Amino acid sequence: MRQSRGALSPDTTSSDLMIDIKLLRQDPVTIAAQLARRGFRMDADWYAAQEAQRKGLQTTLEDLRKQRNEGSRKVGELKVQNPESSELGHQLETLTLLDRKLETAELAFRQASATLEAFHLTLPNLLDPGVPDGADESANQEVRRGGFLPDFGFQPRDHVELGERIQAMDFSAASEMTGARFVVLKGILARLQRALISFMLDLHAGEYGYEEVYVPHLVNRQSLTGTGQLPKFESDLFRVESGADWFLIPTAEVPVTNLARNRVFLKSELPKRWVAHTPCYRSEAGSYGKDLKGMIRQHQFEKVELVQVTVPNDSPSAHERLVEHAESVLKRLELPYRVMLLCAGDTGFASAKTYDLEVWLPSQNRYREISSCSNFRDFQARRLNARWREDPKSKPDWVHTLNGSGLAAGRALLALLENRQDEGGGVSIPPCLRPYLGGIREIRGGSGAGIPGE
RNA sequence: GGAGAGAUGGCUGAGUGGUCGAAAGCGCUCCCCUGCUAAGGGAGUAAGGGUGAUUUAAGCCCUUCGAGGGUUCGAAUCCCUCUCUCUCCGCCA
Repeated sequence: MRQSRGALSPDTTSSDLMIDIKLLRQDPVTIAAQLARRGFRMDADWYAAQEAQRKGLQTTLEDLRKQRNEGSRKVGELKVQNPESSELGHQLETLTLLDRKLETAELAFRQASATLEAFHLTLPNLLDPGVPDGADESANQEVRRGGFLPDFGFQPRDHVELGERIQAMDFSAASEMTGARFVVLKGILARLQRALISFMLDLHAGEYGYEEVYVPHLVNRQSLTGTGQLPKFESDLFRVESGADWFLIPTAEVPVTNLARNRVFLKSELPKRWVAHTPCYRSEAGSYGKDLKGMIRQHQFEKVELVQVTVPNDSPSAHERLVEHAESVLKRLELPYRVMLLCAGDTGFASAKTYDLEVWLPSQNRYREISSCSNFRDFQARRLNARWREDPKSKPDWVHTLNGSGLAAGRALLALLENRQDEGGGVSIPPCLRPYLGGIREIRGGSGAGIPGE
């Protein structure tokens, strides 16, 4: 059995939840144990009691409604037979009384349902069995590495210094016109970022079969609830004051995955693969003091995002391939990186399993996240009411959704600068980007522009 | 921003207070006939939830006609609010 969607009916408590409601009702203890792996504490006893109460109220309510329906039908019949009969009068009195009871029952049921529904929305996804235990990022597992760490014969500069030396990266201008955590890129770096974006889009669309999509950068509450950013993480988002209840997207995942909302895909249409470039806006609330310097953590950054919709059986392999697609960008950019399997405690709210791609940053002497590739299984699909069916006759079931950055352009830019710099502050351009930059092979240090390739 | 029209099942489209979960057509499924890439006849065909049954039953019940609220014993049908779509005007990259 499937849940009804969204706010369609107040009589189902299953709307917008993430994990399988049947499973949860049937065996809250097991679910609680599973969620405990990611540090989420769920009171199974409390839940069972709430659910039992809700169910009782539902039964009562439905019974009263049945009585009401039958009574009303009888009124209709009596009216046709004899509008003056005393039986009709009695019947109406009885029903008025019944209506009062119904009102009470309805209220009680609604409250019980609302409590549970609000609770459901805060439950994170169940983890894939392959996700290792662990409380935080220190327990993440390295899967593999790629590329070679740069071996500088000099003291490498960080991207801020590199960018400012060539007058192509201006943080103070940005902070004056807006505030902290913004940047102005100029000249060759503005163009380099655009080149990165174009390269990534062309790669994914051209070689890996993704359909490029252009999507709204403002989305409504429902969309964000569908992908899991709401209701729990509203403080991470920018909400606009005017117009409807809109938010700036924190990632293209939101609008792109919502392409599947309320849809029933035929099996033959799947998998869906979409790629989109959008700016991303994040309030970064709670990150005060972290990564203050430079382009690592900004309120606005550019990202190319990959999204897939698959039939359930295909999602694990699709996930592996998705990681490879994102990874291939790093390979072609000739950047050193590693692939990490996130542990239970570090895996995101909506995800069942996540691989992070981390790029080497010489200025920090460590790897930093540049892509996060997740399999959400049916978690988002439930919230989005996104389904598929074998053929037009068969019963629809939830799709699986996946996404991953492919890649974050801002971080790719700074990784290029830092890893490919020379002693004079110049930066070599990897071959894959040269066609997008008029063929230049390097950015010359200390000047404002790149030099033509020889 | 102003004016108007609309939102019903997979689609088209009826339906202005009770027997409407909803006519009809299309599509689809099954069967029959025919017998050849045609036509005809019949039946079935919304979704979700609950209950039920000793393995996924039938039956029964509840809910759903854009969303939310109201009137009523009873609402697809009346009233209010909102959202969206379409047309016209204005403005605009």
